[in-house]
Amino acid sequence: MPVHNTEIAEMLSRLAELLEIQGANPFRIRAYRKAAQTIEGLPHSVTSMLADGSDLSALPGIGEDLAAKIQEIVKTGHLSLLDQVSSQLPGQLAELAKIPTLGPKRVKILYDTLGIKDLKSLAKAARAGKIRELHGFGPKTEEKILAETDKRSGTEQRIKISTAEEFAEPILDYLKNAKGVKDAIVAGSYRRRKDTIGDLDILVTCTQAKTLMNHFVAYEEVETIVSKGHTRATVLLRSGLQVDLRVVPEESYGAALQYFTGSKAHNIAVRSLAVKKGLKINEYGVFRGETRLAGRTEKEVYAQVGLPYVEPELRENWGEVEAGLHHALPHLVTLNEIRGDLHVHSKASDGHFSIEEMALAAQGKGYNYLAICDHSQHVTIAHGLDANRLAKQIEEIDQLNGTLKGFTILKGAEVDILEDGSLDLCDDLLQRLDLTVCAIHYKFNLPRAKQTERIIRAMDHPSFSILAHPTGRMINEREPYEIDMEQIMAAALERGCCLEVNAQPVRLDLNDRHCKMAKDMGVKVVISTDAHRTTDLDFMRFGVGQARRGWLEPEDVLNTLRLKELKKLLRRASS
DNA sequence: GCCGTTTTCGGCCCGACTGTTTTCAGTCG
Repeated sequence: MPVHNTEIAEMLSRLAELLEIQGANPFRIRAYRKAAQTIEGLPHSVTSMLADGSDLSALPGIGEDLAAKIQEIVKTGHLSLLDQVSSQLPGQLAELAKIPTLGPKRVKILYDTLGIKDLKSLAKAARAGKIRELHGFGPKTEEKILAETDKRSGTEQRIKISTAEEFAEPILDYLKNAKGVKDAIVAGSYRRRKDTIGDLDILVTCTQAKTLMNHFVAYEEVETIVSKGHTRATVLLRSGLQVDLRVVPEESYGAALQYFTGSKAHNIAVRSLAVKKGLKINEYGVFRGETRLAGRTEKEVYAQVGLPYVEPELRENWGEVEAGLHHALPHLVTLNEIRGDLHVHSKASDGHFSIEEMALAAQGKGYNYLAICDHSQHVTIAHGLDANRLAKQIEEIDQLNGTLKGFTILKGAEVDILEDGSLDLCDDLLQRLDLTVCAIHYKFNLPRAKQTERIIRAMDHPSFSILAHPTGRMINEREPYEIDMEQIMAAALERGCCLEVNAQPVRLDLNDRHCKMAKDMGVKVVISTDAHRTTDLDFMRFGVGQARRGWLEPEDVLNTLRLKELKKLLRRASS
């Protein structure tokens, strides 16, 4: 049973959490966390790396000790140190530390003095008024704990980036209308275009900070004011979304933007560079002693530590700092470079617009081509097309193409990959298509090896062009099905197939990690919206965001190509 | 626990806010 990278990362993170409660050396804890992050971001499975004889201690932040611990996990599925620490501390303590106002130190105190070891005993002690009596705690802390344990059932989760946009844009407008406000921008994971957002970090330059703070907390959707100072305030909206506002002087805007955009890991890496140069970076600027050297723009902040400007999407400490030092940062693909959408639906299956309406909308966006890919027959619920209906659609598209100028509708289909790996349409019809996007829509719970084999077998078919939404995940709704992505990418590379970055905000599948894996392995991707209505074509920006987070450049993305070159690559085996 | 064109030992990012203090620890980002 191969151990997956996420499992290794989870064990190391868990160990870090428990050690933190035990009061272990914070730098040792950081080392475990960093290692977990490194493992999670690897393009290859550690299991296979070890099988190939790779030296794990060559990885950044992993030395002999951690290499041995990781090896132990791969070999035995266990980490003896984690087992040992877990036996000393109840496992749920780590969960308690995630409650706001409670951190490792206070969890330890609660456990040592009151024997609190889970959410239930915590709530009980709070209700009995026991917590306020503890040294370092007080009535306010107790109230907060109680409020938190009460609402804990409504498990808060990260929201989709598209949802975050719906909240962020109106707040920005509201803040920009306040007196004295110059710049206002959402930083944090929102600016990094992560697929999900935990909270909104808004940064403002303003001449009247105090007035602005009052204006901010008076926003109509604010339900709770968590904290409010002169330069920083935190509120909760009615929806439960947390919004942080920070005000900085104009001359510090770049430094503050760099800092608040994160990620935390990226910032630590950048600040470490600064320390080596005898500099200090904080949200107000770059300093040598008392002297401020930079801070107005992000570019000048990076320049001080010898880095070129780093695009926000890259700031995850996935190697961008090292790449920057070697002038090897990627030239990320942009929305403007996308020339067409290769996966949209029409009324014929579960879309809401005619082929012509979808084509005109795509043309209106400046695209040169659009692939109509309605479902195949197996997806009855979506009114999937059988051979006869698809044949008619092909004729319809040929006719429409005769009327369009400077724009081409490509004939495609979203073909179901059946359980045995065969495709859901007959060969002679498949051959008449310009491309296929092939996908799994049922039997999600096959064992990992079987599911992987199913997809690779489908790729063996000469008409297989693109693997659509490769993992099937739906953010906050459905877990990805079990597959071996590395094997699938290797198979795609061999056969000249490519993988889709489905830009539906609920999917974003491939995700950022997988995009990076595709980049590292040399697998081409397409970014498609899977649009079911004309307005869905705008989802492209979310897909491009994930591609950028995965270091993808225009040459990695097939739908940046002109039609002629694109067609050549899509027709892989028959050429 | 990791790491080294200053170092194999002694560093490891940095500041704001809160609640609790009576000068600061803990948490958070």
